[in-house]
This record gives sequence, C-alpha cells and structure tokens, in this order.
Amino acid sequence: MRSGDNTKTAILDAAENLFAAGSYDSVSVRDVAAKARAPLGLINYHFQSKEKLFEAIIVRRSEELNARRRAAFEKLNGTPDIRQVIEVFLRPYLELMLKGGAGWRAYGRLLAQIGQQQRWTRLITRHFKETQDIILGALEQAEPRLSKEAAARGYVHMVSVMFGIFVANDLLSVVSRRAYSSRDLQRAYDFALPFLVGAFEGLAAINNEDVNRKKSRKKRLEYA
Amino acid sequence: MRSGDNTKTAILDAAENLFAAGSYDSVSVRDVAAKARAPLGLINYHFQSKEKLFEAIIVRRSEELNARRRAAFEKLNGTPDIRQVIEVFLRPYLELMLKGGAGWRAYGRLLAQIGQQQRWTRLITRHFKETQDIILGALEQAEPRLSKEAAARGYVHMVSVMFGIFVANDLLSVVSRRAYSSRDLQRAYDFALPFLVGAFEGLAAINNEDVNRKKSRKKRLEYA
DNA sequence: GCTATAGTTGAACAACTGTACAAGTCTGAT
DNA sequence: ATCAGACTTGTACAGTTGTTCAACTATAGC
Repeated sequence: MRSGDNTKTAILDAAENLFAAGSYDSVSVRDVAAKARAPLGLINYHFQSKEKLFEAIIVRRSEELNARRRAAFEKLNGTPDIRQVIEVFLRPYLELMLKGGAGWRAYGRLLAQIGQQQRWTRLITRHFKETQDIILGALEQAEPRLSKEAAARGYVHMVSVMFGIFVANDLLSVVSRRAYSSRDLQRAYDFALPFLVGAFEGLAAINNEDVNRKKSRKKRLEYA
Repeated sequence: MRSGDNTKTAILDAAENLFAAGSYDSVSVRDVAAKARAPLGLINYHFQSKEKLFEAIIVRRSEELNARRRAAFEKLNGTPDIRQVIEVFLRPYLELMLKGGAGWRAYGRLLAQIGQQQRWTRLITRHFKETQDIILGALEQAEPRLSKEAAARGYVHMVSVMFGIFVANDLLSVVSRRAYSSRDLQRAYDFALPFLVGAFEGLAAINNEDVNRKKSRKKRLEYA
C-alpha cells in the first residue's frame, strides 16, 4: 500500500501528462487511474471530482513559477528596459521546462494547451494574477510611450506567442518542412526575444491620436 | 421535410457554433442534432462520422478565406513591404469576421480555438498551405535580412497572435479589468499591426552569427 | 490489544457516447 | 401509377463516462 501523499502525487503526475497530451474532455478519469496504477475510486477520494483534479494540477506548480518570476523581477536594479521585462516573463517558464524535469515540461505544455481556451481563463488568470501585475507594471515603467491599452494588448499578444512556443503542436516543424522544430526551446527563445522586443517597440511608436480617430481607421481597412 | 442541402447546412451551422464555443470532445453529436433540430441519425447519414463532420466545417469556408488572401496578395504591385504582407494575412480573416455574418464569426473563433491543438494541426495546415506559402515567400521577399528560419518562426508567432486575437477567451478583458475587450476586432487589428511590424523588424535585425553560436546562447540564459 | 482515522479496493450506478439500421417519407423521372 | 433514389426518422446497441459506496486494510496513538 502506498502512503497517501505518494499516490496523490502519482495521480497528479499521470493526469498532468495525459491532459497535456490531449484535452480535458479527451482524457477520462479511468485513463488517469490506469496511468497512475491506482484504482478508479481513489481519484474521487483524493480529489473530489475530475474538475478539481484538474485545478489541483494547475495549482501545484503555479506558485513556484510565480515565485521564480518574482525573483527574476526583483533582481533587476534601476528602471528595466523592455527586453528585461520580456525576459522576466519568458525565462523562468523556459528554464523550468528545460531543467525542471519531465513533470515541469508536461506542466508547461499543459498551460500552453489550455491557456487559449475559454473554459479555463478564470482559473489561469486567478493563479497568474501576480505575474500579470508585475509584467504590466514593469512594461509601462520601461517604456513610457506605451499607453495602458497598448501595454495590455501587448501583454496578451506576448502570452499568445509564449503559448505558441510551448504548445505541443509543433506548427513550426510543419511550416519549415521539418527543418526546425519547436522542441529546441533554447533556440525558440533566442528568436522570440527579438521578435517581442521589436513588437513592443512597434507598439510604443504608435501615434495614439491616430488609433483613436475612428473614421480614418475604417478607411485604412478598405482595400486600396 | 427539408431538402437535403438545407439540413446539411443547418447541421454544419449548428456544429460550427457548438465546436467554436466548446471543444471537439465537449460537444456530442446529439448536441449538434438538437441545435440543428434534426434527428440524430441524419448526422451520420450526411457526414459519415463526427470527425468527418468536423473536417467538413473547416473545409466549407477555408477555400473562400484562401481565395481572399490570394486576391489581397495579388493586388500588391511591386515588392511588398513587411506591413503589407502582414495585412494580406490578417485583413481577409478580420473582414470576414466583421462583415461575413454570424457564421463567419463562429468559424473564425473555431479556427482560433483549434489552431493551437495538436490534434488538428495536420488538418489546418493541409487547408491553409497555400496561405502559408504565399506569406512565407512574401516575407522573405519583403525583408531580405530575414533568414529562412527567422521567417518561419516569425510566421508561427504571427499565427499565435492572430489566434490570440480571435479566440473567444477574452484574456484582454480580464487583464485590463474590463477596460478593453477583444470583441472590438477593428481596434485589435490596429494594435496588432504595429505589434507585428515591429516584431518582424526585430527579427530582421538579428545578427545570425550571434544566434548560431551555441555557447554564448547558453551563457545568455543564466541570470546575471 | 484496541480503536479511531486515513487510505484503498472493486463493483455498481445511471447517464451519456458514437454509430448502425430497418422502416418510413418524399421527389422526380418514366 | 410506378418505381428508383435520396432523404428522414426513431430505436437499438455496445461501449464509455463521472461519481458513489460498502467493505476492506493499514497505521498511529493510547
């Protein structure tokens, strides 16, 4: 008989892996039980329901990820620049996936997988609110030309790009006819960084009056 | 009794809506039948299986989206610049969602929803290969400093950003404490454009030697 | 040893899943 | 009027779903 905490962890690990590979609905509680080599009933004993099991997976590692981002942010001295802010956001996630073992890699892919889905938006934002506040604040500090709106929209785009890197679909491999793979996270990071730095510079250079004149916007949308 | 094509369309419309709101596995064939006010058996009569129904949804509208992107690309004369290439990619999608009625809006959200999922990567790329080739070619033409790799990675990031805009999760609304909403697609476009233009400029400015020296890459990843 | 508590096990439940199919209905051509 | 073919309908099937539960085992405190 395994002690309680051990089986609980085994179930979490198994579920983490399966949910990361498929989707919430494509994985059954029985799949999890089988992978964890635990009888079916144990899952609803330790976690009360499938949904709460899923939440427990997110909660388990989010605190450490947040802590690492906080630490990375506090190591900056003086006013940060845009590149540093982006690094604070991306690096801890990347490093955990690279050095944190298979568990963290599965968790990273899971986050990316569900990050775009409406159903889990509340759950995700609840647990990453701290990160969000740090990054948004730092962005506005680093680049005063960024309006609140531009910073918010830029942050959302950055989240999309990050999830796009870490998600398991490997669109890059298809697009490049197998020349490159998203599996090389290190290299993905090296390209994502200048991409995002340039992106925020592009946002900062917006003439806000321009964006707010609705009629000219309509006009620009027509084909010439 | 409805004529065959009418019910077929009704089923497609219903399924399109439901799949866009949930996920493939969270929607049952019976849900689709109920929404389409059609008896259960009809769905497997007109489409052979749930999976083929799903594919039929993608196929139905992808041709027109591709055609519009092709037309937008052919309207460019002379060597395009980066901004124009991005517009060729984003605008037709946006315009169909804005002016194409509720059906196109559901389809747009559906594409965004499944675009990041491993399971449908093959399906999506099969039907959007033409777009991919046009954009990738045009990117390299517009900005000779872009390496093949940088163009491919940039394209993938751009896809992530686009899906992030059109997906229904409305992270922007949460992030901005309801100040802005992703429902205003027009405005989202106005910010996404400079974001992406800047991003590709950032990619173009990469010193390729720098990226390819692996040791220095490792070093840069450590915290200072 | 005894007992309370936590953990474990396998079976059972009702509801739901995708698919198959026989029987029915409609339409247009002959 | 008949008949072929497409379309519709309701039902049935076998398998899966999340959850419950009574019986069982282990463990720690006294």
